[in-house]
Amino acid sequence: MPDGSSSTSTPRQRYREQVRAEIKEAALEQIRAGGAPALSLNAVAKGLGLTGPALYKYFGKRDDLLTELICDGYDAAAAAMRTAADRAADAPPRERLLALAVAFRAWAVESPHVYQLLAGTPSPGYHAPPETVDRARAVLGPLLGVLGRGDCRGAALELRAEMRFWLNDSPAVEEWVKSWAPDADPATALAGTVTAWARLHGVVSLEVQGLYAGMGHRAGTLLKAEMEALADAMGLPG
Amino acid sequence: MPDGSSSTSTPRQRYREQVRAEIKEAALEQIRAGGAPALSLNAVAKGLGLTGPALYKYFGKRDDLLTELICDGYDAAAAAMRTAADRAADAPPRERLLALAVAFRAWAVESPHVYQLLAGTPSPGYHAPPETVDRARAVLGPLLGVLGRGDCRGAALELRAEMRFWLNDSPAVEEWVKSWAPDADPATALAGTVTAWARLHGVVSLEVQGLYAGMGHRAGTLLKAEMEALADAMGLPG
DNA sequence: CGCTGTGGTTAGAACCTCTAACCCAAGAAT
DNA sequence: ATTCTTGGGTTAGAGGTTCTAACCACAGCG
Repeated sequence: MPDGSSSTSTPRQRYREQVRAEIKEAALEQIRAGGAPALSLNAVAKGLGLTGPALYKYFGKRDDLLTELICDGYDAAAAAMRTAADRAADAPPRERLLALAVAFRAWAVESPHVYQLLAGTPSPGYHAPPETVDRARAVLGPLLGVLGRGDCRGAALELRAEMRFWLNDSPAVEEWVKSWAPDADPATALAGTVTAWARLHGVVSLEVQGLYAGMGHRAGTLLKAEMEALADAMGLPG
Repeated sequence: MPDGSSSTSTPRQRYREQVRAEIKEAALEQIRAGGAPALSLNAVAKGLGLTGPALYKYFGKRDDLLTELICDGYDAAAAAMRTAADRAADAPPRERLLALAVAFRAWAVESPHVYQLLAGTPSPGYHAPPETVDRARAVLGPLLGVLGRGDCRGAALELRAEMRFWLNDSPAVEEWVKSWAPDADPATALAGTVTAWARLHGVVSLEVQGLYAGMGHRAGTLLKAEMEALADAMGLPG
């Protein structure tokens, strides 16, 4: 009976993959405890029973390790959003939006430092590699399907107009929207999703930074109010 | 004719204050260039023509310097908000809200790294000293006066109810609200301000982190739409 | 069975923050 | 005016970081 690892690999490769996973696990633990700047390769190595420079056989630089953790984080967030969307697939759009927002926040507060790793201040000279944008889109994707059911009014019309320009300029974006909201106006879905994204990030990032300390933890209430207001403004049924 | 410095100080004190100001100026320059983690006391000292440990005669630790820069940043933001509020004092509330939002964003994008210093991921083991919360409140203060003119509906009612608890628990908060919105329902003003704060931070923090890259810089449009939506939801006249 | 390559080591360079000890001169006190 | 004190600035150094270079030893391959 072969184990979970890919069977068509040499023992060396399997060992390498396992050690890489252990390193990432230990690094995540450090980040969970003290945030991204507290991630020390030396300490990670020591925790695994080896010395500092050994890690450089597995990751080119410290930033490469961070990049992989960021990608994993995006994947985890996307998975959380996806399961929330599936679970509420039959609910009316308004409830689906709330379910997605709750899932987003739950994932973020579960490990705040990881959220800040993705959506917080970027590292010193760190430049997000291009593969992260696709993963970020996967996180927001489920929102497209929900908010495509609404429509824009008032000042949101101007936003929607700019979204049309963006859609025309970037085929990748258009395809992304189409794949998540096949039979909706892409610009409307996009305008609603960008708005929801900004609101989610606003509420959640303030929460994970502890800025709500002493207010009684009202983050859930604020988030709900924000999403209800968005649903109202876009006329989401439910 | 005496210079601008306080005349009742010894030459030593005046010199000390001047050097402290120069250090902070140079440190700000470094942060503007590379963000908070790029702030190196050694480099700052070298830039001023002295050696590293000399700075420890002026600031206890690196974090102390950061704290002072953060306080200065809050003061600058509060000043920007205040002048915007004064300039639009006679306009209807809706326009005042927009003016405040524009001022907030303008100050943030002017030096993004400073904004991230205040509202971004906190430093490694950095704990915000209590004096920063007062300064943060000064930034948001002008919003209270504007949003106190509205009222809450729908899901915002629940938020307002929690604000009442918070007001009852914390006299400092109540006094803060009263001082900026004397003849308004405090809970309403507070609920609106917290909502506006989260939306401002959501839009602006995504912008200063460069997450909007390639969308055509629509941050201004999104911000306007968010504030108009808030004004609509709270029934702000204008 | 031997060769190669990979994982691991130590050594070290170049940074960083921060402390300790010392020096010297400007200002204060007498 | 001279002495004393104090505070700015220095060098030295401890302990930390990332990351490179050189080397060793063994696992797994042909």
